[in-house]
Amino acid sequence: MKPIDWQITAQDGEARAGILRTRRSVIETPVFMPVGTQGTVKGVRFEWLENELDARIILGNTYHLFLRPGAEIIRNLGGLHKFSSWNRSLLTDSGGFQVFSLADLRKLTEEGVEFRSHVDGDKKFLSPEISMEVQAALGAEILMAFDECPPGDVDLEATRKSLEMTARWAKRSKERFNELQKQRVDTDIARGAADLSGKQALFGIVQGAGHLDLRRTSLEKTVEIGFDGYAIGGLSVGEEKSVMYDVLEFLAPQMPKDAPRYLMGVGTPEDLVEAVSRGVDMFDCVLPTRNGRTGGAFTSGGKLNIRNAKFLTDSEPLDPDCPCSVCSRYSRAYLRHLYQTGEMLAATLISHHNLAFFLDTMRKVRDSIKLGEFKQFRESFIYKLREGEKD
RNA sequence: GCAAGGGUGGUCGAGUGGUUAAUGGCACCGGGCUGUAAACCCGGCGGAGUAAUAUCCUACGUAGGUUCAAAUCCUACCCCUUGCA
Repeated sequence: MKPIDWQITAQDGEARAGILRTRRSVIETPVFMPVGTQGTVKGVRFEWLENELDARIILGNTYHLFLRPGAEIIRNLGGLHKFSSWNRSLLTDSGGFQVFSLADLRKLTEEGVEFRSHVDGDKKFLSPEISMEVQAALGAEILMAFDECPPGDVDLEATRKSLEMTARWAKRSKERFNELQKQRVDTDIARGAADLSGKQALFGIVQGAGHLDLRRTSLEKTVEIGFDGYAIGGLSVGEEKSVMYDVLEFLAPQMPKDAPRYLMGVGTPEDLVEAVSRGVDMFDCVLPTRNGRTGGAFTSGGKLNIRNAKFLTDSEPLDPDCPCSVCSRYSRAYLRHLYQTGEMLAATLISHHNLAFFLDTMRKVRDSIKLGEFKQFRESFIYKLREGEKD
């Protein structure tokens, strides 16, 4: 029995539409996965994600859950699904990105990474093996290999070294993962737990920053190990925007056709559409919820900042073209008022709308691919974003 | 009426002779946020002027005064707070 199943159902240019099945949900791709770092999509209740937004898969994070409340606690409470009550699919990030973003608190060796916990300064250690163990305990449907993600502007030699380490870590991730899957199935059968009876899937991560030849090398090494899906890491980490598009254009067509391609940590609505057009199937990004919390709304007419004084008397919804429950009920003036007065509902409502907009955009992307009209969709979508931001 | 304390920029509040258009907080205005150390961070915030400087104007209750120089010292007046009558 395969851990996940993914089939292409339609293709339009490089853009693919497909169906990803895990034992917990059916996920149409291209898909945007809301980020739920600490077992929660910040500010948004699962009820909304399930019912109105219809998110089929969200993320969790190894590093954060490892620190608090700890893998053992979650394992003993029945895994992250049961602990959090999220019964649809989960993808857990390996903690690799934190290795990069918490750079000043870490010590990197071949064996793994020694961190100072950002929570209490305590010394912690994370390695490919530990990441796999934590992710197995969390119980997501899709796990990520433990990688190292260098900043976008490092030189060729440093990038090569980093990618080689990522490849060695990927191999170790896979080996430990395989052992854990064997144990997992054994204990699950012994427990008679039908809902936990499936194996997990593991995705490998391609690094190499903006260097195309290094990207190719990294891809080859990753494919050689063999994974259930392939992720592109290390983009949108400070490099020029065009670098990302160039890497995708170069890399995606060389990636295995029959496995999902996941662009990690991206992006803006425009990025999503552009990446789909280059052959990417899966995305995650903190932007809708992070910006939502800080007053930034994404709309079909571009970005807007609800703090701006011009919205004081604006009775329009955030996005007049958006069917979400926030836009059908609340005005910009009211949302601005909530934000200015420090009401937590502002963060919740704008995050909700942003996710609705992202997920709705992906729905339209999929539909247009199925209809063979993706090119037209992309053009008019980008045009509307730009037009809206002119004033 | 007497006594004491006090009146500073949108607001609260520092500052007691020059380096003060005046610390800081808040409010306000704007920008940023891409595998979440983020309900956060950065910048602006008297007026005019400049691409930015320069420069000019107005300002620490009001009116005078002392001084090369005053939010800061002196005088008078107005107002506020507290206490005593």
